[in-house]
Amino acid sequence: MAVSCEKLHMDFYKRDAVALAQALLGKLLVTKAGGALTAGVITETEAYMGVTDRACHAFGGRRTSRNESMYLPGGHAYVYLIYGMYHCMNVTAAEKDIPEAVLVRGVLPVCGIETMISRRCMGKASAHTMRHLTDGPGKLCRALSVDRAMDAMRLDSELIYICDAGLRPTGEALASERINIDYAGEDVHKLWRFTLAPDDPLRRYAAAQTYVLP
DNA sequence: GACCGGATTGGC
DNA sequence: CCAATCCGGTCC
Repeated sequence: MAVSCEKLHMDFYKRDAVALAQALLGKLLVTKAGGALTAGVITETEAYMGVTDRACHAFGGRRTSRNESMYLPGGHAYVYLIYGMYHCMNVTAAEKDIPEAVLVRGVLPVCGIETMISRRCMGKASAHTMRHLTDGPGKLCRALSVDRAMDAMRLDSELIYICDAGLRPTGEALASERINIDYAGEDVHKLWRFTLAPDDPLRRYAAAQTYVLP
């Protein structure tokens, strides 16, 4: 039985990043880079809460060529290069000029898995690589071919979009501290990292479906 | 113009 | 544990 999906409407993103980060769990992130369709169910996110959040690239109203897309209305991609070799993909939240965003930290691969393997590890697919194919922000961008070319794109575009597959987490999202933001002072302790519970039945179910994508 | 460091990853 | 690798941001 195939699951039919529809792109999230731009209104879906008109909420603060903490609320959006939780709402995105279980949604499908889809790209069609180079003609190859790849998709994953979002399982881990982090919220970055704009000008007052020391961990946020827009803290204090910083606005530069790199983070300009954070100021777009909710429902756009904010993609940046990190450590000179990886990309991180964010979903903008809230309204235009409110620079809040949600970092996608992990997805469960569900479509185009062979493509992801070839992009991630030159074709070699050990049990280890399968297990860690898309379980980090840099890894999932590599697997889905998300890079600066997709920065500022609407998330109902042809090349990149997020859709609702009717998958609903059974329990509440697990909340914890955000990772690798030691420079953020007190804000390190904000519980703005959200994870789909490891034992949530949604994981098994989602992996077993076939998806009809828009 | 120089210098610094990162919302990461994988290999040693 | 640490190197890779390269902009962008900051401060001369």
